[in-house]
Amino acid sequence: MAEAGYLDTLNDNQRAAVEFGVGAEGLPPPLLVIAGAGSGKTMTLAHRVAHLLVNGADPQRILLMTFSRRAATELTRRVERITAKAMGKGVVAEALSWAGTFHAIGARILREHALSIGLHPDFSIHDREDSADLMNLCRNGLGFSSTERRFPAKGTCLAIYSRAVNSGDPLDEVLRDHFPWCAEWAEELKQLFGAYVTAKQEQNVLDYDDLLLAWAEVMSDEGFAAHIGGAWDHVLIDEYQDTNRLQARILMALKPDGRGLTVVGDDAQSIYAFRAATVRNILDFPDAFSPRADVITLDRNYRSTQPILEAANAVIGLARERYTKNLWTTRASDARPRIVTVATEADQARHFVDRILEDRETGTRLKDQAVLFRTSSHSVQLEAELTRRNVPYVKFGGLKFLDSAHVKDLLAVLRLARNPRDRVAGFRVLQLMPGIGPKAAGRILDALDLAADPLTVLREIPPPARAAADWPAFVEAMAARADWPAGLGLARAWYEPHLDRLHEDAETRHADLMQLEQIAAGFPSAEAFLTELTLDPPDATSDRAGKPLQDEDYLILSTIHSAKGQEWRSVYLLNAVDGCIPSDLGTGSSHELEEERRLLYVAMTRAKDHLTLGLPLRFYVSQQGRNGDRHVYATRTRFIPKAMLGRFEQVTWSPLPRPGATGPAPQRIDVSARMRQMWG
DNA sequence: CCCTGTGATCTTTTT
DNA sequence: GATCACAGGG
Repeated sequence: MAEAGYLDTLNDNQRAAVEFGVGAEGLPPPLLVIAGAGSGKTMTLAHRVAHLLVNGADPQRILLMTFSRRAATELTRRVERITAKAMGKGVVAEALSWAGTFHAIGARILREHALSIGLHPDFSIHDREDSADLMNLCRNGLGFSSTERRFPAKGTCLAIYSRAVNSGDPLDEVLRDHFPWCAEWAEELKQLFGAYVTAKQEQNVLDYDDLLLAWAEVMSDEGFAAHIGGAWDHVLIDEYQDTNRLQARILMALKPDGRGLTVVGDDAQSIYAFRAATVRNILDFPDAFSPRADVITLDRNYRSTQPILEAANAVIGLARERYTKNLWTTRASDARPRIVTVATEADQARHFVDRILEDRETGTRLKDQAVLFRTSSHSVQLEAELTRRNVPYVKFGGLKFLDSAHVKDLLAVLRLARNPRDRVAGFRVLQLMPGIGPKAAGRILDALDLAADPLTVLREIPPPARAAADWPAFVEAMAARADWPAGLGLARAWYEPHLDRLHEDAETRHADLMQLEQIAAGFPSAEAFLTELTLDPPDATSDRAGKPLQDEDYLILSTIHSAKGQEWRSVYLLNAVDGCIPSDLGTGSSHELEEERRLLYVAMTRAKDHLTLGLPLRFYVSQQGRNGDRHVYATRTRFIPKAMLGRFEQVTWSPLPRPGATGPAPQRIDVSARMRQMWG
């Protein structure tokens, strides 16, 4: 199809990646695309998919795996547009139905084949907190919560387990390399993990790791591998640098000869090693096949100006190992990225907000600006300043809607109704009722375990005397499981009195639950709702809960991790100091340190026109245990050494001195307006 | 057996 | 600042 005008906007390398092996006899050979930041990666991937479709590929036989639901949606949207342009009609977006994260696709496949692989098709999926709670039940059951020396906390146990599963490394190695302070507990941990796995199976529950692990296990059977892998002609993976060994194992089993396989990634942006992601996946990809897979590199950056790119290149240039070349651009500019030195975090917040509002006045919408940070909590001062000055914002990363206790409570009611063997949900729900503690809850759940008909058990079992009043409403809520979405309303009706009793700020929490019900209404079943919510949780929190934000202008706040794949005209980075980036928790090994460096690189390469790094000198630290809260003096991040400063414009900012004034400077006021109002 | 108060400990990033 | 283990009153 030489006349394919829809490919005209691509540069030579992009075009090569799009056309590679398409239209030739049989499926295309395996391809690795190394796509630097801002090199048009998504566009290239979308064009490749569209090109496949234009050349006759069946959209139902294409598997797209991306790092988030959002990325998948964006990709299919673009494919739709390109195919519409090329063929006069678009593929219907639903036709590209196999698009999502590894975990979501895994869940779908496991449910589909559940009966033939020894799973119950109704299995519930535990998120990280649920998994940690179950781990804790096992931990208590084995008596590890009252050991002489303190046993690792539930979250740590889960992290160790997860790491071992995802990396495929033996426990001893995982402990030695990543959790050396837990090494003394190797035997107990092995025992604990055994119990944890048994508990999950008894309770008909899968955790995140199981979605990959069970999938990989299924794929190790030749018959299933051929059957499942044969369902797709083309498999395309985005952000391949952030996949782990387990995911690579699945991929290789899906397409053993690599035909039809395309992976895209950038080792310089690998920032998920803590999730056992390994750059080895991307580096070893070509040699996994014979003949060797082809590699195409996209190194032209279309996003950032020359000075921003030069600074980012300088940062990544000091990395221990690198495989990709420097990016280049033709976007000239005089504006170097700025490093702003301020006295305190509060000054940093004030200065950033000043600048952001000034830019908005000159036409840069808030939505085109973003403030990034290493750790969710770094933004508290900024959020306070934004709220004080009435600037709307949406925050990505960190705590989520679903992590709040009241949302988890309500969802647990739903989960327990569907799966009475789910003890984590059970303990959570039952103990909401006054008069029911761990013992009574355990007794009730034991009875449910043995029962053929859980509802009869609930109706007939004598509840503890103090809980008798709440009991009938609870049974009704559990009985409504078949009604969807009305059952959720009943569950909420039962829960709300407890919410009022347990929480001071019940008002805002009620609003959250209403919002949850709204979201739920869009799903065909409770099962679909719960699965979707754990696998693709809404990832933003905003200062105005529940308001539709579509047409409003708002500022983006985001962790660097959640900013992956995004871009803004103007980017601000909070706390470019040692201890924040690199995080002082991430300086243990040189591996971790290198990952922190890449994080800074990712943050910097999000910026199109303007980049500002904040450098507060005086730092208020809480949480420092024995010394109490105190000020410490920070130094510039080690990733920007003195010799690199020439690439930045250095400024110092302090609030206007106000002789005699105490406290923060007053806000601007409009005297004329006030005078008019006197009469109006 | 349930609930509440107290002292000790740990604190990232996400599917 | 939150979570967890444990002690003691109801």
